[in-house]
Amino acid sequence: MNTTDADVSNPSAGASVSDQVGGAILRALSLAVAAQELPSGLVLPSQITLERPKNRDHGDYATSVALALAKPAEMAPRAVAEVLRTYLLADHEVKSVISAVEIAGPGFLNITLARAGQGAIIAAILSEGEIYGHSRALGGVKINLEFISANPTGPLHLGHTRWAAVGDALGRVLSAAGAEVTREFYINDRGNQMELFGASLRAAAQGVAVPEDGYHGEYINEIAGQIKSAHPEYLTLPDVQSLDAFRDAGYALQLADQQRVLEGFRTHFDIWFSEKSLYENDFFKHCLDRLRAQGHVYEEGGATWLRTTDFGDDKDRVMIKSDGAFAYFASDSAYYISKRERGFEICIYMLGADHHGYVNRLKAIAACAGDDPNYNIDALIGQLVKIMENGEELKLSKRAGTIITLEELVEKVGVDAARYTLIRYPVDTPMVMDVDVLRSRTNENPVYYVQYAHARICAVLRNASDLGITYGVDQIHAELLENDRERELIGALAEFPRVVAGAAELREPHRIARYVEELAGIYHRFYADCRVLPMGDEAATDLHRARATLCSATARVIANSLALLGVSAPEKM
RNA sequence: GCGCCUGUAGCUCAGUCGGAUAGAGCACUCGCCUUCUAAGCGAGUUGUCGCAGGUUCGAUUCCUGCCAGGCGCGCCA
Repeated sequence: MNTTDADVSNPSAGASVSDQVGGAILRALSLAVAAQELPSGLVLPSQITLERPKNRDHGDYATSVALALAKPAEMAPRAVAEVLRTYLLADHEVKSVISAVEIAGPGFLNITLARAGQGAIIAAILSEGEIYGHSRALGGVKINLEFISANPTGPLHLGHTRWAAVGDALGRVLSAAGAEVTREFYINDRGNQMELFGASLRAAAQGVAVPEDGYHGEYINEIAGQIKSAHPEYLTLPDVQSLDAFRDAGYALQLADQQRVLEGFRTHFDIWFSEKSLYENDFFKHCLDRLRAQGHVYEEGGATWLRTTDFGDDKDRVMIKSDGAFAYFASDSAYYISKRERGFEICIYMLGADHHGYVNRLKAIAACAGDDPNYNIDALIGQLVKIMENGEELKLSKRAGTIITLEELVEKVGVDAARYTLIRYPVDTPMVMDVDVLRSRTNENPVYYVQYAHARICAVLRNASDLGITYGVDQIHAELLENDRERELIGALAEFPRVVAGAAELREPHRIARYVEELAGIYHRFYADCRVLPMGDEAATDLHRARATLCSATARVIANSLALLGVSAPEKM
C-alpha cells in the first residue's frame, strides 16, 4: 500500500520490514487471482494486518488472510494458504527478507524473517536515530489537543495531573505519527467563578468571612496576602473596582503559577486560550450568526437557545440567558467554532469523568455548525485518580484543605515516576497511585525497571568503548545473531513504529509504556543469556561487536519510547 | 428513569479494530553476583475472562438482555 512511496524525511514510513512483508502478501494475492488459482472475482483486502505471534514457534509474523478469504473464495482455508505460500516464496523482492513460510492450524501463514531482514531492522534504528518509530500514519492532519483547562482560581490538583501527563504524552505521540498538533489550554477567565474568586480574595484580604460558595483553601489567604502587600490601595477602591482588581490580580498569579508548575512537569502548551477573548471583536456574534444560518438557533422565554436535540442531545441548551448573560455553553460553542476556523480538522477534548455528560452536547455543537461530529470531535473521558500513602487513601477535599496538588505529588515521587505511572493506564479505567510503590526501586515500579534497562545498556556500551570495541551500522553482523534471545529482541525492536502509530490512532499513549516495559524485560533476559563483551583477555570478535550494536539499537528504542512519554532515559543510575 | 465507564489469577492491573495453549507485577516456594549495573534473571503454583443468549470456521474481544460497582443528567461554571 505504501511501499512505493519513498519518503525521505521519514524512512520508516515506507520501508519497514513488516511493510515489505505485507506488500509481498498483497502481490502474491493479486498474482494468484491473475493466474486463476484464486477465483477471479475475489475482493482482496487493501492492506494486510500482520501480527506477532505470541508463540515463537509460529515465526516472526503471522497473518490470517487465508482464513478471511476462504469463505468468499469458496475454498478451504488451508488451500488458500497453500496458494499464497507458493507465490510468496517465488517473490524475488522479498527473497532476502523472508526465510520461511509455514501453514499452521486452521490456515495461518507463519512467516520467518531471514537474517538480512533482521539486520535491516537494526540498520534502520541506528540510521534513523531519534526519529525511529515516527511515521506518516496521521499524515499531516491538523489536530487541536485541548487538555487540563483548569479554572485559574486555584492550584492544579491530582485530577488535572492525570491529564497533564497523558495529554502531553498524547501530543508527543500524535506528532510522532505525523499529525500537526497544537496543544491548547482553555482558560475559564470569565463568569461567576471568576467573580467569586475575586470576592473570596478580597474578603480574605479584609479579614472578613469568605462567601459561603466562594473559595476557601489556605492558598486563598496566601494569594490575598500577596496582593494586599503589593497593592494596598486595592482595598480602598470603590467596591466594584476593588473586586475587579482582586480578581484580576489573583487570576494573573494563579495563571502564572499553573504555567510554572506545568513547565516543571514537562507539559508544554502552544496556546493558552482565553475564554474572554471569544467575546471580543464580535467573534461571538459571528458564531451565533453562523449557527443561526444553519437553522439551529431559536429564542424562547427571553433566552437564546441552540437546538442540540436535533443531534442527539437530551435537551436544548441555553446560550444567552434571559438576563442577557452568556451561559457557559455559549463559550463552548464559540470555542469549537474558533478551533475549526483556525484550521483544525480534529478537535480532541480530554474530559474528566464528571464531565462526560458534555460529550453529546459538544458533538451537537459540531453538528449544528454543519460538521461531522464523529470525525471533527474526539472526546476522551478520563476516570478519576486516587492516591494512597502508608496504606491509606489521601482524600481530596478543598474544604478540609487536604487537596493534593500536582506540585505535592511531584515532591513526593518525582516527575518521572508521576508521569510514567499516570500514563501507563488506559484513561478510561480508574487508577490508584501508591506513593510508597512509586518511591520503591523494584519490579513493582515499572518506571525504574525501564530506566534501569537503559542505564544498564549505557554501562555496557561505555565498557565497550573502553575496551576499544566498535559498534554501529557497519558492525551489525546479523548472521551471527542467531540466539533465541537475540531474535526476540530484534523482533520487539521492529514493532516500535507500529506501536507508536497504533497509540496515535487509538489516542492511547499507555501503549507506549506497556511496550517499553516488555522491551525492557526482553533486554534483561537477553543480557542474562548473551554475554556482550569479551571476558578477561579474550579477543573481541564480530559477535561482540554485533551484540554491542544490538544493545545500542535497544537503548535507542527505549530512549525514544521514554521521550514519547516525557520521561527521562538516564545513562547512569 | 436516561446516558457514559468498569467487571480478567488471592491483590493491583494489561490484553480485545475476532484468531492458534489468556498475560505482567505483587504475594508464595526454590535457584543465580570470582568478570558487562542483582534497581536484574530463571523455575514452580493460580483463571466459570460478571451471568445468559446471539453472530462467526473461531468470541475475553462484536451485538442484545440481565447482575454488580463508579460517575453524570441546571437559564452553575
